[in-house]
Amino acid sequence: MTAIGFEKHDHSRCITTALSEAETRCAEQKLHLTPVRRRVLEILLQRHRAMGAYEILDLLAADGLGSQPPVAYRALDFLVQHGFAHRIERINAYTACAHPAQDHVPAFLICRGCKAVAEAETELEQGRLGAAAMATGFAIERIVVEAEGLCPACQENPE
Amino acid sequence: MTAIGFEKHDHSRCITTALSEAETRCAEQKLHLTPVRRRVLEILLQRHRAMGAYEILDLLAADGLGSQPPVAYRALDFLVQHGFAHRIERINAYTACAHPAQDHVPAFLICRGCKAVAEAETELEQGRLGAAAMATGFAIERIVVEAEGLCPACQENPE
DNA sequence: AAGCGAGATGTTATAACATATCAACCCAAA
DNA sequence: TTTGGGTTGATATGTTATAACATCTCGCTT
Repeated sequence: MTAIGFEKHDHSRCITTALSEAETRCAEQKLHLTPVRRRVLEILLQRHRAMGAYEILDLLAADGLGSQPPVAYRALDFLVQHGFAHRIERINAYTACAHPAQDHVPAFLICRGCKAVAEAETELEQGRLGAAAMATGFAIERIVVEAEGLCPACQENPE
Repeated sequence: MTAIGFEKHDHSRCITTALSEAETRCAEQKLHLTPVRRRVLEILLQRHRAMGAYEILDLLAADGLGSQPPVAYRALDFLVQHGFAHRIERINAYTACAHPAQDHVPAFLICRGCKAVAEAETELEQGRLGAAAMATGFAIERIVVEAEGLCPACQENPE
């Protein structure tokens, strides 16, 4: 089970690029990409799928970078807060952002087999949801769009 | 904090109606709307907001209808499975379905203040999410659309 | 009527996910 | 050099969810 956004690509390069872009952006915005935070982002980029906080924590611990839940959650909060990662509500997991830099409402395709995640973007806010919000005076602050199903690999190869 | 889908209505009547419709449908489809399941649905209809499983469990226990987590979770699973209720992923909670009967992809407006929930429907599946799924061969099984924010009442009246 | 099986529930234990709290540390600005 | 914000370390606890197994109920069959 590999599925990387469901397609092949030069992954080690994409990790390096993403990491150095993150560093650049943190420098610009005076954010601290500390060792723990950097390592968590690297882990997410390497695996390139949704990972639970405790799964990440185990890997951190193996590196001697903290072994208690708050360490992982704080790093994840930072990454999510600043758009380097997203939280996948449906499965209580986290994944690296595929389009950092620009502000967006992400939409996910989540494979329930291998936890691979593809990130699209939505034009939402129009549509009935936005209309319903308008009509009732509801102030939308955040939108979650997540589709769960099976990626091509897992359709062929159910475990 | 009352906000019932954010608007006023004759609530005791809407509970009765929804319950008897559920009974009718269960009879038709040979589903067992047992005391626990019926009571959970009634609780969700009464409160008319998203409720956690343990909150529901407390009310069940007060009625002598079971006091351990699986009792609540099983009843909720039944209700969700058969379209009488929805799970709100964003806040790990459950709410009665506002449009039972018809099959639909629900979209929610969730007030982070009072947990009131309004249910709209989406035309989704088209849009970029469906397109992305198509393009990659991903088979969508379920879609979650949830907007979090503040309802009109909580905007005026932040606690 | 006795026995069987399916579905529902009861019960215990534990897994999995998340946060509160406070102390220690680092480093840069006053 | 003191002060204060931000980060990390550490302990404890809170919250949500499920595994596993026992029991009950009721309709069906023999």
